[in-house]
Amino acid sequence: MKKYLEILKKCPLFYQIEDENLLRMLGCLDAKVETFDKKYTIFAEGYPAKYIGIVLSGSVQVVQVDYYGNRSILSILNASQVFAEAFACAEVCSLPVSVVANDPCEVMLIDCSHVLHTCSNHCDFHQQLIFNLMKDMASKTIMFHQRIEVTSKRTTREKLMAYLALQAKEHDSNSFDIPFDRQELADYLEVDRSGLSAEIGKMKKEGMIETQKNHFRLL
Amino acid sequence: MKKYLEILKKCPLFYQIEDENLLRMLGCLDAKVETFDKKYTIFAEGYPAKYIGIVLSGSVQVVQVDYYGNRSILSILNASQVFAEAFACAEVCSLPVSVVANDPCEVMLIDCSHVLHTCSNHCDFHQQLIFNLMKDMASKTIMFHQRIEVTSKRTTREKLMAYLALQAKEHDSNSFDIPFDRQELADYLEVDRSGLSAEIGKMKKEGMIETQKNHFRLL
DNA sequence: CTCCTTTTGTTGAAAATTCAACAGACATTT
DNA sequence: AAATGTCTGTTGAATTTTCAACAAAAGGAG
Repeated sequence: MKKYLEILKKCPLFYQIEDENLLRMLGCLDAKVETFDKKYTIFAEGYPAKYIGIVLSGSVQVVQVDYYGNRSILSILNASQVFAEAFACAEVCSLPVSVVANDPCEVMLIDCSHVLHTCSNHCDFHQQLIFNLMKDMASKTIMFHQRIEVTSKRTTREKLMAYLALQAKEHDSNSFDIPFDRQELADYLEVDRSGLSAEIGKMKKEGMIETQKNHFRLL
Repeated sequence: MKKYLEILKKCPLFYQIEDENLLRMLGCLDAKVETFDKKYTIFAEGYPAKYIGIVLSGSVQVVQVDYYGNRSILSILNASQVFAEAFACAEVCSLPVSVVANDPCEVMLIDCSHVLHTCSNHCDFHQQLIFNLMKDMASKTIMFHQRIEVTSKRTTREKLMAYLALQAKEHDSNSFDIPFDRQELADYLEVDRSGLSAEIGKMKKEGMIETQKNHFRLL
């Protein structure tokens, strides 16, 4: 586990837990590391949620696919970020989302029953872990609200602008890469891909933005 | 506080906390009770999040209003349910939502700094509170996913059907009341009100549903 | 009961999205 | 270098939503 220490130290779950305690805790939690190819489904919709995931390298997508096959992308998570924590903590018997490898990636899996049910009174680190989990879910909720702010707009152009404005704010720059190709961006914004392409074209002509591939610049 | 005990015992924040401990804790947390008229804005978008709210009587709406005045309703919360917990816990300096009284209502407000920063190592109930807060946020995240499942549909009819199907499941019956009038339902589903009315009319004619005011029946 | 306000249903026209199909650009593999 | 597959932009037609305006219905206050 030592090779992942630098990544794990940045993980919000382990905030304010010392290195040696962190390593001991991982043993106590029976943490496992697994490797996945790009596009591999790490957790599948409909299955029970048992594990909390932590991205160690690469990135993952959290997606919802409905009855007709329409995909919604809910989030992209990079190294040291956590996924499926809410479902694991709520102990749901059917995941409402899938988690898919966005690149070849390594993931740490922690059986959530160890987090919720074991030794919760004995171990000090454990209390800190619960606290960190709560903080993490709070910030995830805020991420959700940002996404809703974007997707609640009624037109493709408004959604795109809301998204780009948010990205610009996060990158603290008018020039940035987005983590999506066109189809993925459409599935994040919940619009039609071809309509999105057309809209991007129009906005370029109107001098609102410049793009090349994943790179966007607001003007 | 005693008069609210029965409501508070059902509140997920106080799960597995004994009555006398609960009352003592409320003192320790400096909990206050306030009363609001219908439509009063309890928390306003843009202000710092300081308090966790608990509905004691009546109900509240959590809403997002964008630059152009378009309203999105995110959730309706009834007695013993919690609101603004995620923003309080994340200590955001600008609330991304407003909370509005849906009826005349009583609300308990708890300064979240008391929850997060004080006596977290001394008091046993406090550890339970943090744990409950984590559980509560996990279940809120699941509610969010349900809403996304509804609003990610592309047509008014699909959104409405997805919503009604979910309600039927929750009520365990094909016949139920919804907590919205038509405008509010439109703002929850993120569609146009007049289009929604028209769609409901069509679905009645096609024999898919029956309605009278807030009451719906799936056929 | 009557007046007044709010809510709901209806309509038609304008605007936007979706859908399917295709062609060019690009990257990768053989 | 050729072949293959994926991604992107473009188009036009069909569908759907939005918008504004109005009328009918329901509810509340006096």
